[in-house]
Amino acid sequence: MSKMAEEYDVRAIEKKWIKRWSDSTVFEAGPDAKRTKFYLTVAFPYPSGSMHVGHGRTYTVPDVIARFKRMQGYNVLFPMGWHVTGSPVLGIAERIKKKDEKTLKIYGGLYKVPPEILKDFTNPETIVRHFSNEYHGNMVDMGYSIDWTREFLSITPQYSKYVEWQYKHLHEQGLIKMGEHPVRYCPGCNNPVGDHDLLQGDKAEVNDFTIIKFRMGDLVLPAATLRPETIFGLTNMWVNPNVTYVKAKVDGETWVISREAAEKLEYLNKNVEIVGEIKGKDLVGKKWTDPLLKKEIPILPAEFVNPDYATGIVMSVPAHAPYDYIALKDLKSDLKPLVIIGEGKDVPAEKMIKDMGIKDQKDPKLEEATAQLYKEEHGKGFMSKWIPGYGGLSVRVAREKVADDLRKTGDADIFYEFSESPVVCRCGTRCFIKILKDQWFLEYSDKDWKKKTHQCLEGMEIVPPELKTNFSYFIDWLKDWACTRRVGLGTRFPYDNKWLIEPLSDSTIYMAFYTISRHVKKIDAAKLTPEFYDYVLLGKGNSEDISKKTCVPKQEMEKIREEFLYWYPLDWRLSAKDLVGNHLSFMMFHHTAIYPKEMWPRGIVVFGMGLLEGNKMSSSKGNVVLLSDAMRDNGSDTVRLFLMSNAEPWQDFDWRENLVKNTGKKLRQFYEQVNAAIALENDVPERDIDRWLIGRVYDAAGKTNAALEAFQTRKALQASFFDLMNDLLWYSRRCDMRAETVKEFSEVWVRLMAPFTPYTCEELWEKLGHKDYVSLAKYPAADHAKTRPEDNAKEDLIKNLMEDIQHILEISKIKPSRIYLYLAPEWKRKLFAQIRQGAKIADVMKDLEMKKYGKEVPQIMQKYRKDEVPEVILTLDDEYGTLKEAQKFLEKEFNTTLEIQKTPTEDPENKARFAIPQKPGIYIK
RNA sequence: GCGGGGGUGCCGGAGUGGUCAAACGGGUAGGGCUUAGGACCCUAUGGCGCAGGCCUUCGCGAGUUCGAACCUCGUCCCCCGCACCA
Repeated sequence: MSKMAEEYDVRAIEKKWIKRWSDSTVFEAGPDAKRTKFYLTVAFPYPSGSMHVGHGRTYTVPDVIARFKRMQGYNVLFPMGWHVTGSPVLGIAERIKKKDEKTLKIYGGLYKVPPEILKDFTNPETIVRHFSNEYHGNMVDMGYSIDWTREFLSITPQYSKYVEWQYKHLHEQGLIKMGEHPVRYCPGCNNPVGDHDLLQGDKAEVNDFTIIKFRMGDLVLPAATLRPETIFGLTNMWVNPNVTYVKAKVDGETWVISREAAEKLEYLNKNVEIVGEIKGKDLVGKKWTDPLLKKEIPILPAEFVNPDYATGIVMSVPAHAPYDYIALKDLKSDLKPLVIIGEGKDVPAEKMIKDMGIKDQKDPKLEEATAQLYKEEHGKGFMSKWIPGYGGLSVRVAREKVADDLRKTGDADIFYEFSESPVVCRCGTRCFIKILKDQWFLEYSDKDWKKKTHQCLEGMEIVPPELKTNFSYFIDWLKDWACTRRVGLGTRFPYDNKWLIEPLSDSTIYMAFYTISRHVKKIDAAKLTPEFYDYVLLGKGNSEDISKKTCVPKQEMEKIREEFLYWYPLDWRLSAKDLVGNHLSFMMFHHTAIYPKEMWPRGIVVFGMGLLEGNKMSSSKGNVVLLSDAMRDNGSDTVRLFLMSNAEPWQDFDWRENLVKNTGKKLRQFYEQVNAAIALENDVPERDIDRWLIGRVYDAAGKTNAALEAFQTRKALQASFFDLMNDLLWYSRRCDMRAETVKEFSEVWVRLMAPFTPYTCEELWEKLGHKDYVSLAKYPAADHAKTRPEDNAKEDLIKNLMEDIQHILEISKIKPSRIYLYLAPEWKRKLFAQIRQGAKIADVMKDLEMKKYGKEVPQIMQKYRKDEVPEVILTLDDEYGTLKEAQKFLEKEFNTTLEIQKTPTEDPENKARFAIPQKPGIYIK
């Protein structure tokens, strides 16, 4: 059954090469002074569930690049680790404990975790350990050329010691400080909550209101506003007459606020004690003094005032707030709106209401009017000239200044409130905004640190390049980052043990750890003191002293130091788009703080997202295809090939079942074509078409190299896979295949494809008679000696000619009995060459020979400009020879006979005059 | 609002000044092969045409140019991110 051996048994091939690769050490990389190193990493996964094809793409890109670079002769390090620190798994474990149906469905159903394992998922660490094992298995099956000797979990004690070392340095440099910060907070979980931990209100933003304190005797009435500058246009205050307000002692003052506001203030670190109640309707009519102009401001009733929004006391600025204007009008109040922005005579709110045709307080268009006016005034407005101290300032500036000035005199404060409510945690508890007091921060706001980070970015290559401005923006935008958490898995914060280092903050410079992890893993964590890391990573101190202190042998330490120096800095960091503003920016920040300039990372590649049949992939919605299922149904190489050819890495890719299936068919064809080439035996002499085919494969090699250097996997495959597939197809249609040609073609082709479909290519490489791994074979480069433009010109001549004949046959509906071809005469070839060189009509006409064609020359020159004539102009004999060689083929294709005439002897319809170089005149009988 | 990206044929998506009615892939239709189907191969897929041609197309409008999908300006629309979270 020799035929069976040629069948494309994907599973058997994969199994065979997984074993061979893992039995050898092909992908393990150690320092080698003779070879140039190439070090790339991809964001290590947070394994809280199974891998889907989106993850498959993320990890296949670096593998393709690693394989490409390895074949180019670089010493490539491609490591992998597991980011298991963080809190999401705690929630998952909690929900599994509670037997939450949705969670059980995802883990038991979608991820197919067997019941006997699932029952232990009440322990968060079990979850991450289970899935990091599963990830590892999937990655091996995908054929990733990872150096597994460096694998680690982010809770590995040796790694924790590394994180501690990093934080010690940051602390010494004064880059971490204790402070306060408002966070979205769940009283039920007693912890800050992130977006994905919310049941409701995930779109709510944190607004910072200015509280302005109005006074009456000892009482303070704190009105909350987003537009403090409008205090100058204040006519009255609003309270809800149906609400019972409270009197509360707030940091020594007695405030009149809503009951809800009192509770919120506690979270905002105010000392709050409720001392009495006061009905809204009893507040109405009372007059309060404003702190700036010392004017008496009356309180009016308004039912639209929501006690659960900020303080429950609202400022009324009828000239600039449509709501206030209309409410005042409804009350038939005699208070007059006071314009404080611009110099116009119109009252802006009034005008807006009229223009939009708003009739009463319930009109939904009021919302729009408010937003529009806010936008206009905030964007372009200037304070009216009459306002003392603030007149003429832009609204933007005045807003800040009013708030600052009032805060300085103790007449204003800040109040944080959600822009939408309610905000509800996954545990069902309503969230508040809390100011954390003894929170630790990474001071990304530090000017010098930002400056250094910008320098780091300047020196880096970003793919795609347009994202560089985005990074720059993020570096400026990053404020201090709360880097400690109360719960989760992770490393204890060295300066305050009740805190853990927050998971984004513990994985900023882990790329350096990979370079030494295979040694460090074997050392007892207790010995890994800061001195140890100072020596191996920064070269501080001497190995002998530190060896005595840490009990790590001197030689061992020196070896580790050398390995770090060999690999670092990192050449490329690959990661998904959503990490630009955090992980990737943090990486730059922390490298500049810890490592000297020459160790800063050199490049970043940012990935797009994944779609499934046109819709966004989402594990929680079950809208994913698991990578293991995809591999089982299609084979790993097909999955890889599809993911790499569907889109460039930074673009969104779309997993479509029918396209994946078609990719599988194409790959099978590749396998069969190469097999057929191997089996072919003959001694056909070399022809132009053979030189053409070989030229094509080397041309593709050039394009593929260039594309992969720029991480363009799709473009690379366009050249090395789809185009070459079509070229081979054309070749086989065009002539009898020559064994030597197709073998040479295959030798190059298989190596070109090896980074993309390594299993298939290893198998074919072996069949081609090689004893070494294709994974380590030399990657083909462009070969200009083999890609000769005239070979292309000759083949294009045939292709174009066929199209022309085809076209004529269709239009004329002639059944051909004979086709005549007339070649362009020498003078036209000469003319084309002159046009190509940029000659003008006058130049050409100087030539006596050309002058003979005085009518035609200008016509041709008008029609064909410099860039429109072919690069290569064949001689009359070459063109004739090419057509002669293709004659049999053309006669077969059109099922007729062919007459090729250098000089027209039989031309009844005068078609020869149409002939131009590489485009013969055609007459069909 | 701020920042980034984008609008191309039935669809996805190349193309960034002339060789563009527009690569490649998909879909559809016709044909070949086959007992049949699948696989594979060929052809067609904006309109017209009296032979390789002409006309109209690359969100919309204007401009630069001998010449624009590609450059400039304006305009409309769409997508993504905006944090204490991996």
